[in-house]
Amino acid sequence: MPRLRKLSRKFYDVPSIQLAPALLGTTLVHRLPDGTELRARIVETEAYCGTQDLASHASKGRTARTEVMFGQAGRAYVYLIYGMYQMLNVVAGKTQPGEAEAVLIRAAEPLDDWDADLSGPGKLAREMQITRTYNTIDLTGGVLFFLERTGSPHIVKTPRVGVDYAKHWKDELLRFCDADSDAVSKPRPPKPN
DNA sequence: ATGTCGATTTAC
DNA sequence: TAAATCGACATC
Repeated sequence: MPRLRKLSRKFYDVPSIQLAPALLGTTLVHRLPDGTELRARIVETEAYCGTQDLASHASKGRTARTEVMFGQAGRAYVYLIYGMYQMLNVVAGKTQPGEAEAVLIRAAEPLDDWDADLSGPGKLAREMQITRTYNTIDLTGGVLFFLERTGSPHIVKTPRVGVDYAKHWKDELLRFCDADSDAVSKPRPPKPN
């Protein structure tokens, strides 16, 4: 097995609609303080497309919370939702100055004989021990990072989950899933025959 | 200062 | 179908 390379700044510095599918099949690595690693293969992501996207927090403008999304690509945006779950996002590149794009990491398959249910963004962050303290962390560093894709995932697109409030944006096909994975969250896209 | 609501999950 | 649980944001 060739050693996998860590995803670079350049990889992240593209629009979210491009980054989201590109992250499928990559490996998310969390190196814990004691040196052990939690690793998982990404199987589901969602693109959040800037200040015009009513489903994105960035549509509220530049605030203390959303500030990181307006900044450098390749950093993490981690926030608390429903008072109990953390969401891990990757800050993407910008289509134009003053924009703010990000990709929500929604599901993954545990690697290295690690037994965990990572089929949903809240569960993924919880099981991988990713919390708000990692907000703004640089994903090109040595604590939380992605490794280049292995294999060729069969990518299918669906509307995003839990954004019915986002007017017409709720119907955009901005959720990307590995059709062959059983770890994709509900609602699961129809599996090809 | 107070009220609303959420990029979810789980239980009834 | 609804509760859990709390911070961000809007409004008063």
